[in-house]
Formats: sequence, C-alpha cells, structure tokens
Amino acid sequence: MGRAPCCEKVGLKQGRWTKEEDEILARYIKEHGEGSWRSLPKNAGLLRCGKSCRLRWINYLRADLKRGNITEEEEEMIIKLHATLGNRWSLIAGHLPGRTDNEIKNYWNSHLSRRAADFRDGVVVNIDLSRLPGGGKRRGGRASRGILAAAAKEKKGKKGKDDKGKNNVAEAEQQQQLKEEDANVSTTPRPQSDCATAAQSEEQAQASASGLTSDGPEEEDTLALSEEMVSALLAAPGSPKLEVGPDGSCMDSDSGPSGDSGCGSGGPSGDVAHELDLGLDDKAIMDWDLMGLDISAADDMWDPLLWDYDDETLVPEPAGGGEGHQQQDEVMSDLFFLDNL
DNA sequence: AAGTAACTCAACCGCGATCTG
DNA sequence: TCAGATCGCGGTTGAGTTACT
Repeated sequence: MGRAPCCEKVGLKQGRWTKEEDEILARYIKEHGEGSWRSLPKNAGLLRCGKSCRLRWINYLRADLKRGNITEEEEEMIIKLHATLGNRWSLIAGHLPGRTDNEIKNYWNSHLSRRAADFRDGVVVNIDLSRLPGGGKRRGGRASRGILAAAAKEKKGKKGKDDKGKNNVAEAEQQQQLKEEDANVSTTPRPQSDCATAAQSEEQAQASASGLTSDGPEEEDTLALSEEMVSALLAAPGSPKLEVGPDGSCMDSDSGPSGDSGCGSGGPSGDVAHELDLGLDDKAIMDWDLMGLDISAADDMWDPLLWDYDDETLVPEPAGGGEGHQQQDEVMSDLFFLDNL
C-alpha cells in the first residue's frame, strides 16, 4: 500500500487477506507451528510473502488474541508504559496479554497521542531498560535452530494431545518475554538522581519518536514533557534511595551493570561524573517504594511486582499471597540470570 | 441525499539485529 | 571473519467506515 512492492513480491498477492487465506495460514501453522516465515507461504500454498503471513498471524489469527475494544484499564496501562518505554510497542504489548503491538500502536496514534498533554501529570512506570534483551532495544534476528528444534520437538511430543500445541513456540516465547519484561518492571528501578542526563536523553528520544512532535508547538511540548517526566520522578516521594554495593556498577536504565552507555560501567562519561558526584562508587541497590506509584489501574498485573525488599538479603516479601510469591521467585530467578549474563 | 472531512485499522515498507554456513 | 538469510520492530500508508455539513 502506498509504496511500490519490493521486487521479491512481484507476483505475490497484496492487500487484505481473504477468509480462505486465513484458513490456509491458520491450518498450516496449527500443523507445523510458527517460524520459517520465509518458506511458509510456499509450503502452505499461499501467494503471500513471509512477512505478510507473519503479520497476519501475529496481529489477527493468533488464538490468544483478545478481541474487542481497549478497556480503560488497558488504556491507562498503555499510557503509563508509553511514558517510560516510548514507542516500543512490542514491549508495551508484552504487558497487555492478548493485545498486539500493532493494535496498541494504532490505538495510541488514533486515540491517545492527541491527548498526550493530559498525560503529563501522569505517573511514569519505572522499567529498567538495561535489563531488557539487547539493552531494551531488542531487534530482529531469527531464533537459533537449536531453540527452534527444541520447540519443534516439544510440540511434536504434545501433538494430538493438546490443541495448544500449535502455539507452543509462540506461547513459550511470549511467556518468556513477559517474564523477562516483568522482571524488569520496577523491580530494579532507575536511579533517576544520578542518571538524569541519560534519562533525559532517553526520554527525549522516546518523545521525539512518539508521534507527538508532528507540528510546531508540540515539539517544544515534547521536550517539556521529557523534562517534566524526569523532574517529576526526581521529586516524587517514592524516588529511589541509593545504596552502595561492592562493584561500582550503576543500575542504570540505559546501560545497566554491563551496559555501554550512560552511567555505570560504560566507561568515562558525564553520567559517570554524575554518579561520582553523588558518591556512587559502588553498586547501587535501590530501595524503591513502588507503593508510591499510582498504578492501581492495573493492580492485577502489577501486584507481583509490588514487593518490599529486605535491604540486606534482597529477598522479596510477597505483596499478595502464595501464588504471588511463586511468581516473585521466578522473577528473582530471571533477575539473577540477567545479572550474571 | 450527496459530498467530504475525520477517523480506524489492517497491511506494507525499510531498517537493523541476529543467526548461520 | 564475513556475507547472506531471516526475523522482528516501528513508521507509514491508504481503503473502508463514520460523522459532519
């Protein structure tokens, strides 16, 4: 649409999918699982490119998609996540089960972006971007064949017993992603005070990419938004208390202990100077009062993340009950794994 | 009723990251 | 080490729909 098709698509169908095509694609993926998008259309007998098949499956045909309007709770979630993550729609979608990045992106662009000014006084959900895969900016790249083979093996083992087997790979990946991202939400908050420069540039970058900068005056607003967001966090009663650890790393949003920019171990920089000015010569451990954040709208999703830490042992205190504790253990396990990467 | 502006959303595109041989 | 293949992501487009004049 709107652009000339790439050469490899000559002869391939474009535009809206028909019911028949949907059925073919769904049937094929049910039998063979996701992946190998390049060869999928050929094998399935579809005159579509692999990209198109993948998009159709992810955005429309997947069984675990939630249809219907975005709820108020979801909307609030999107707003808060966008305030921190910017236009990282896939990450935002990861926190909204059943919603796709495309759906959220569309919803933001059509419903929320023009209301952006209303969000400035909103609450920013802190997410340690450094702990996201690829520094929170994971891009593409095919899965290793080992992983795919293992997934295929698992699927084969379950095939015939459980219809869910058709989505094993996707669900496993999605759950893993959710798990990883949940582990990064607020459990290792951003030390805004010592990383303000990095935070500002990050927020500016996000704002500039958020679609809020379409016309003149809004550009100023965008920058103002970024600064306000940072300032608000700095001034927030729940701002992190810094504690000092042994290895000198900074739990920064952009770099993390092993990051390559911002404060932390990324080498000499202005951010490091910030860090030193604040006496952060050791690992910073946050005592971050998450309860100070207004995230009540999605309490059911965030509950497992609202823990109080024992300062010394970092053993999470369950906010809810036994089930929550199990989830917290999983998150802690993930954090431990990420810390040791 | 007709024209058109505004809106929604499915789909496409290019880019960059990652993997493999 | 590197080139090519593959994949996922965010930005963008335009057909279809709805609201307004």
